[in-house]
Amino acid sequence: MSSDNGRPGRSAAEPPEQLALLRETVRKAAREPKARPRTWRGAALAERRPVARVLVDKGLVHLDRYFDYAVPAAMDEEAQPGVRVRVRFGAGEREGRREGGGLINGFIVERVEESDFPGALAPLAQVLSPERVLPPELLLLCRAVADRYAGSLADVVQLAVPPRMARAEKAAAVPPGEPPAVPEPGGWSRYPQGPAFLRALAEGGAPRAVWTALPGPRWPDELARAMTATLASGRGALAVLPDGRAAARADAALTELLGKGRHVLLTADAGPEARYRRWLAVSRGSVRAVIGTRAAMFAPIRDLGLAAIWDDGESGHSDDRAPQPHAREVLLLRAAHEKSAFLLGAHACTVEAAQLVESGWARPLAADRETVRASAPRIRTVGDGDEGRDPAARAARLPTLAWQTVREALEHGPVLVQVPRRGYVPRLACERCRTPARCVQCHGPLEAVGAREALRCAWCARAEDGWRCPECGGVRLRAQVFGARRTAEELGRAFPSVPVRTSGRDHILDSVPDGPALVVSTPGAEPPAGGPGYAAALLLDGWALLGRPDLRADEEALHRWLDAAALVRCAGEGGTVVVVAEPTLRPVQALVRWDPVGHAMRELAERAELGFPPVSRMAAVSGPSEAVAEYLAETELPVEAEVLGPVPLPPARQGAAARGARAAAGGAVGEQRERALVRVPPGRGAALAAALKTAQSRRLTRRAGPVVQLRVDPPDIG
DNA sequence: AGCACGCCGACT
DNA sequence: GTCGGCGTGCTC
Repeated sequence: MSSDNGRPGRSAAEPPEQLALLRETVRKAAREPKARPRTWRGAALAERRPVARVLVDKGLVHLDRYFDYAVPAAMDEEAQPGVRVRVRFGAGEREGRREGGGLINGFIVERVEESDFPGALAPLAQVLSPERVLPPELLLLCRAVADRYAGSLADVVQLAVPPRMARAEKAAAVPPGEPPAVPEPGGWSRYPQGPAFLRALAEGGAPRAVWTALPGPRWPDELARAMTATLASGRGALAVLPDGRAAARADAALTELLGKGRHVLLTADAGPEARYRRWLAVSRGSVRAVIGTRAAMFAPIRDLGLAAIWDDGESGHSDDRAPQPHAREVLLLRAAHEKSAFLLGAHACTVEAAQLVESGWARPLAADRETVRASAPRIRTVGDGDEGRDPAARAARLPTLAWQTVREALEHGPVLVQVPRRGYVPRLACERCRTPARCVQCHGPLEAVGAREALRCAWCARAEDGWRCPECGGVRLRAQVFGARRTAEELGRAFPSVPVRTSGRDHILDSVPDGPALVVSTPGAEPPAGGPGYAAALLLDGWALLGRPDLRADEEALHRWLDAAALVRCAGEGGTVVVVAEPTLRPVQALVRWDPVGHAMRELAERAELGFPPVSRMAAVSGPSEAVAEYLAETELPVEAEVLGPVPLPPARQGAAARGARAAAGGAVGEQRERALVRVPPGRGAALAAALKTAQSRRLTRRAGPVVQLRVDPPDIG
């Protein structure tokens, strides 16, 4: 039969009945030779459902669909939906014989009776393992995540299914144990709605809550209790934490409640084989509870009862591989699909969390004001210009109040000193009054070029010579935020009898003992203190956190401060926090009142007014200038969509991912790259993602010029 | 991305 | 006549 090349013409002029006839002919012709292919190279095919629908493991957006393969009889039994297979892909066909075409991996998603493909089907080359690692529910979740992020299914599946480690598959599957008993509320009784929330979980309900955790070290235990209550209902539970340390804490708390062997910890530092073994235990239904970092968000827990996330404002929750899904968004999708409960807990509150409450999707789970006040440390602010008068304080670059607080607190326990990470330095500021230095022409931030103090506007590139502070007339600029080590040295000199320890990117301390010590840490690396917690915390260089030209600067500063302050003992036990930042600023006031939710709600209202995410949804399109322009011209965006820019991307903002993409696309190194933002109103996010993906797919198919990078929910919108 | 097919210019 | 240029489109 030579009818295979007779594809239906897509002429709108053809009368409908003729078109229908044509279609029918094609379908019939197509069906006959291939629908139930008897043999392939003489091998018998499976009796029933001889067609395997396969997701090929290639991330290319334009291949984002399934391909049908014939199932040889010998593979019939193992070739079940969800298994990994190898197939020949990309080969041409000559006189019925396949040639060339590499073997690539894929997953069977479905077994069917017939194929729509108007051609002969190639047979599956091999079933790699009978393990059904991509079951239907997981596939559906991956599909939803790919759609949400304008990414390809294969990319998401790669995040969701760990690579195969043959040895790990040898262990036998064991049935799960009996559900545990319903736990006592423990620390949840400090929240008016806490016990009821646990009860709902234990009774098989699906409550959804945004939990503002009280300061102090009890949150891992509370998280573990929520999971245990869910397990008691006979369902599974999942908790995703921003890093290995936090996951280890939650893991310890759950082990305390459940004993060993009833849950698994899925983190990167277990190593690939152990990780796959644990993942398999979950996939096989032997284990019903999972604690882990972001990759665990896809853990194929059977009958999920609770999807929980801790501290969604931490950057660790965004995956850095395409399409960069955020754990909070994935768990939201999961909770909706799998009709499970949802718990988002943190000391701080992101605007996204506030939106969940505001929209009524989730209920707030917070303690009342008195309880908050009784659990929080005392917060004191000190303006940044207020340099210490004592020589000792000056030596440590500390305001007097800060210095005194440290000195007194050191008599009762350890003191935490939070310093911003190097590289967090936003822009130059007046040395005297800390007013940010701006371009007189366009008000862009000034930056230093080269070692010799030459100044330039980061926006319009105008050179600035002879800068003078518009507020105080100062002529000297300050840029350097002192890093953890330098601060530690200076504090060591100011408090010679006290041990100084540092915790930061490369050397993160797990915890510190209860006893006088200075602990200098960068945000996110603060070790909890033993006993009742730190006697005091010093939050330095607030201006650096707040001055960042980022939509989230305020939210993030408050987040950093609350996380550190939550490690300090309560005011009743003398716990004090000194924040060095302008006291009238909103995040500073929110810290003083310990009101993260109020801050996030106000921020949310503002975003709504300005049409910023998460109230609207945004996506970034970046790439070489012409590519971005062409792409935008070709894309049929939803009518409500609004395109901002494109604007040139400064080299510093281009990032490793873009550099990699550029290398792959063969782009020149010095090439000007641009970025446009596309914004749609609430409810049109799916339409935007679909439009972006369709256009990307078309472009790649046609191979029309250099590729653009798409990023839904870009993290750094200034 | 590969890789095959296809339709126009210099060659044994 | 035929080999082969790489433009165009598909991969079950």
